[in-house]
Amino acid sequence: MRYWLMKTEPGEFGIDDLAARPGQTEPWDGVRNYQARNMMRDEMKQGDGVLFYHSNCDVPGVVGIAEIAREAYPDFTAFDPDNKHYDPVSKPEEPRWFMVDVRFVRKLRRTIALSELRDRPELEGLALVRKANRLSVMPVGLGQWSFILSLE
DNA sequence: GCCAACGTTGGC
DNA sequence: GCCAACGTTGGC
Repeated sequence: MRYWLMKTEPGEFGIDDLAARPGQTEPWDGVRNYQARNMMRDEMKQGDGVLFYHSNCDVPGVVGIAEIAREAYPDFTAFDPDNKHYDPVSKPEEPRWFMVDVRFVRKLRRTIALSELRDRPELEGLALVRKANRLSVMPVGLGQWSFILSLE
């Protein structure tokens, strides 16, 4: 079992939206970055743990826990011209983009803010705290996972 | 294959 | 709203 951190903008889709979904699962669509795609497609396994992270908001930080509910399959939003993540290069017979489904596990009692995670020796090497990091999906070590949740 | 221009991300 | 960092695009 592995661990991940996935970013989302709460104005678009936040932890409360996930918790409110029927079955509390959601396709993680719209990833259009090759590094992130490769991790989703090649490495994420059902049951893996996910730190649910809110970006581009008042207090960016980890707000909840989810798990991988379904392993990678083609991101169908790339095929839809009306979708804002439409990519004409991605064809159903040869999909370029993939997504996984995530399932809600629980909300944290409080937001563990990015500002609290910076400059922690325990998190050295975590992509999230590297300067100007833009990866929306990243691996988290078990030690990092446990440390972050210990701050709750 | 280089690299300038451009668009996006995301913290502040 | 600003802007730095980074990825992508496209002309050459």
